[in-house]
Amino acid sequence: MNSVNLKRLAQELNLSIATVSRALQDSYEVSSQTKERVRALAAELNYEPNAYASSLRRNISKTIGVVIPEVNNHFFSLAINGIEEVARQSGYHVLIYLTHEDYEREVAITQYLMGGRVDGLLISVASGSQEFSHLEKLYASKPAIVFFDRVCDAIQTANVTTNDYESGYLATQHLIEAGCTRVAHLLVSGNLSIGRMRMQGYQAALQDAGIEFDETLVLEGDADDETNTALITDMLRSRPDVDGIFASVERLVISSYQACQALGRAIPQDVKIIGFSNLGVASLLAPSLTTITQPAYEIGKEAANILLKAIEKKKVILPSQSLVLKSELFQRKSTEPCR
Amino acid sequence: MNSVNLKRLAQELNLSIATVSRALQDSYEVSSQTKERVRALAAELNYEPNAYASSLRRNISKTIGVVIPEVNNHFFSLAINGIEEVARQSGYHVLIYLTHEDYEREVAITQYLMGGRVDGLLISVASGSQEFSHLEKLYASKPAIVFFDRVCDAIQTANVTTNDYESGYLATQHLIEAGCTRVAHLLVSGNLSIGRMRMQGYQAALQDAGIEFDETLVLEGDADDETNTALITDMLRSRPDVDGIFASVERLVISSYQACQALGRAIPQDVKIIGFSNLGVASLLAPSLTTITQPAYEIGKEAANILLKAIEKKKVILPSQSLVLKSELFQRKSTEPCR
DNA sequence: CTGTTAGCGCGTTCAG
DNA sequence: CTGAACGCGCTAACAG
Repeated sequence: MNSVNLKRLAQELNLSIATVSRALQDSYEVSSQTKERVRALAAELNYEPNAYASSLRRNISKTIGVVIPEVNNHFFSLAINGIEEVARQSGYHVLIYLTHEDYEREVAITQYLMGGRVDGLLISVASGSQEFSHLEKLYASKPAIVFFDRVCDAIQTANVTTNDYESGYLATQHLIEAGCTRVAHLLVSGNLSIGRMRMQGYQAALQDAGIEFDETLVLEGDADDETNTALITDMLRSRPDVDGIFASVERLVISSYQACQALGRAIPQDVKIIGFSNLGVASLLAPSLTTITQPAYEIGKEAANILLKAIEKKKVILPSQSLVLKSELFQRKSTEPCR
Repeated sequence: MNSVNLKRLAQELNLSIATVSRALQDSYEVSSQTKERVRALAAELNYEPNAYASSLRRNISKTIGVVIPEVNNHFFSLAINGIEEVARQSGYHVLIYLTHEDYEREVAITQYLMGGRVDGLLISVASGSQEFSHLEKLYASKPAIVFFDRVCDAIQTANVTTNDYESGYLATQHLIEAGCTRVAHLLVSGNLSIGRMRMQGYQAALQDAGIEFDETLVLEGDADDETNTALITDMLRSRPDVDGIFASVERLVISSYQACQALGRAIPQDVKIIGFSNLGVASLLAPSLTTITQPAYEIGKEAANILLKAIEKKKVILPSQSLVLKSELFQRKSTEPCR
């Protein structure tokens, strides 16, 4: 352990521990002269307060936790970027936990988190979670919580989301306007808030265009990439009339591409694809792809802002503080557009 | 704060705090009967030990820190994935810090970290860091440190890297064999270990092929994407003879694509591109791109393994524990290959 | 097998 | 303005 602590400083300066502590906190009841002496020695010895002792005493950890399904996904990594930025500016530390879309892991993680390790939490729930008692228990244990992207309606707190219904509608409409009449929809999980909203947008757009909703064109791709690709391939094979695909997440966009290529269906001539993707890259390299891009970085920032404000002011977070940001259709300009 | 602590449990059970503590740690010197009583109540009241009190007392935080330039990059996000996996299995928590390639931030972060907040650190140094006294100071303050990918030779510890020299050689050779005679090289930063190694591989391959090294074909792209793209565009414009590009990082691959497109140079007919990329996606969507893929997930796992082993055994990490993993050339099979 | 005691390092009384 | 004393919640040494 780093043996340079308040005691050590106090001894070397012939001061009491209390005075040194106060001096370092710039308390008004310490002479500026001793403050200077203390600071000088602290800097010289590279004193850094023991975070755990401080946390224990003040019952504040200056730490927030981020619970997300995965980090290897541009949406979440951009969000983390925003979160870390805000946290750093306010002197907060960021603990990260990955659920891998697994309910069991989410439960285990929330259990840890009840030990007062964090002052607040930013959560995007796993697709495998259909039951939320673990989150309710966690919430009862007191930390401030803000959900982002994938929310949990069962808990009364703020959510930061995007206009998923609208995006689903626009994406589908985009394909229909491009001439598609048989549009498949690939979603991660039907029990995810975002999945339901996007799906509803999809259905509404079909209805408004006078196209009948066909349940067999909806696929849940919550497995690994290979399995998903196989599922999509099967579907495309049995339904040669499919001429458009609306993929709800980035991974399913890729799988769709692979499935089409495996079957020799040209993109975008035979099948047009549109999908959620925060991967500027994919859209740049794939001229035939139109993407819906979420403001992931901003989502992270806003969610962290709400959380930290509440923590600092010791206020309860209200559902009314929720925010809905806007996603954008992004289409590469330079070469052959999708439609 | 969560008021269910050992004291509370002890009171309700008419036991001493120490006994309760021991029971929960499954100490052999507690009757299985009382263990059961304790566990039952703990479960009922949802007791979770206060992590900070425990850390303070035992001087062990069960927390590691990860210091990386950015997370919005498939290499680092995959690495985090591996790190989190290993950490979770061993009951460790993961704090994350982003330097954004900025020296000042790296210094500030290392300063925090001296407060005993973490038992160990995994670091990939920022490209802006040319001076390492902050890391040396940190190292002196005691936590176990393992560097990965971007190492700091000034510190005697284990590094987990990939065969960068060889990769640089192979990548360059790949372009030469495909008929390129004027191969440009784009690197992030000359003061980064990986940058130097890859560059050396590049130079060796040129030499072995009897091609003279041309300094003006080497570009440092350590700025933002727009600036980098502009730099590359300028270079390509002034050097119309360039027929191959070896990009040292993913972002520079994208910038190269954009630069070529802006100038109307066909890929791969006019210019062939090869680059480091851990973005399965890009390679899948861009048939004309060959990538060098690093085993990012494994790097994260291995680095975390070395670190946690050392922490658990309270052993010093030796440079001899360093690991060099292998990157792979990845080329899309289905359609027109690069060469 | 269980209880008593003594700190970990820090921040906050309460005295002077 | 400064010091002495206490306790955050937990673990560990020492008794019994």
